[in-house]
Amino acid sequence: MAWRQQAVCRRSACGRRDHERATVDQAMPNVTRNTRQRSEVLALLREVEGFHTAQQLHQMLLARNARVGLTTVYRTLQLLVDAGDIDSTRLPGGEQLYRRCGQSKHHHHLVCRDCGRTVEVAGPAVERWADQVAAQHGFTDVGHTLEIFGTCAQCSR
Amino acid sequence: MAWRQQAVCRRSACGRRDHERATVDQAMPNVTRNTRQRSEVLALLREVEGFHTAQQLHQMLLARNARVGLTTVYRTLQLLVDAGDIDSTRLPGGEQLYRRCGQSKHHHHLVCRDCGRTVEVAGPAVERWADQVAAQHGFTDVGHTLEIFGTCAQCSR
DNA sequence: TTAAGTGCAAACTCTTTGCATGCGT
DNA sequence: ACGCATGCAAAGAGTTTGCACTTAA
Repeated sequence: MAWRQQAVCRRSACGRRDHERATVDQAMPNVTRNTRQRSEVLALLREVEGFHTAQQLHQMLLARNARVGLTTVYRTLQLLVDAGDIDSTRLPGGEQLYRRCGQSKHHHHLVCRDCGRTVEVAGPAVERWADQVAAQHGFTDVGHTLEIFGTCAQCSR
Repeated sequence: MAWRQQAVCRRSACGRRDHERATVDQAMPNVTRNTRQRSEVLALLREVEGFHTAQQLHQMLLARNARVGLTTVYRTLQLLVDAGDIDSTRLPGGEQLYRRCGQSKHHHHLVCRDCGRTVEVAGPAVERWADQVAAQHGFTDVGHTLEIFGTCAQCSR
């Protein structure tokens, strides 16, 4: 069984450019062409809060009458992850989550199991600890995932 | 899209009983019946080191002429996870990993992206930090995942 | 005896890919 | 016009489920 080569929780460069110019013809970084579909995805990512799956984002696009194929959503998100422009993480359920960088700093997430509400939490100490532990064991090219799950106040009542 | 209800990284009770008696008829905890198949899975888990996917474990069982269905492997592993007798975690690739508890303490994992080599690391400070952060935000029933990925010394040369 | 356990096949979910068509540049 | 981008459909991977058969207790 192949262990997939995959960068995990890359420390996002997140060159967040002028987020004010939320026009459709905003350029997509590191990509040759700017199409309507990509602009739609970018526009959506700029508006939504927290993490969403590719499927969720696709549904939202359809709901706002933005005709974009699911395949394109996946492909665009992958491009953005590769470019370091969005964060991606994975739910214990196995679903991949994507999110626009809201902060230039690296951070982790506190996610409600029921409603998906996400709180961003910074854990600089954890970062250092993780890198240090990995280095101690001779590991290089280190990344990590840290997600905290629970039931938020709203959902638990 | 439903957010799956799933306990994450449960603090394992891991009542590790006499691991010496690696006989086939060893009892499975919290389960009514002890079948040949379950004994085979348990015996295998006692012998292998580190994390393996359900599929990998199934292949190993077949290799040792233990006729066990993949379905049964999945079901047995799930039972063991529910019973707290094995750890499970999820690879960024989305594959579920299962492992016999090697320590009674809660711990996390440093995994090589290339060869899958796993080093167990304890992070008591991280535990406390995670629980505390979640509590501060009103979250209950808190669990977390923390995996560190990198390229191990062997694979990087 | 009888209910839990098994295993095959099929269903399911999420994701990726092949390929003909569409559309920036 | 050229070639990347799109999107449908189909393939894949991993996991779960329905259901008839088997078997431990």
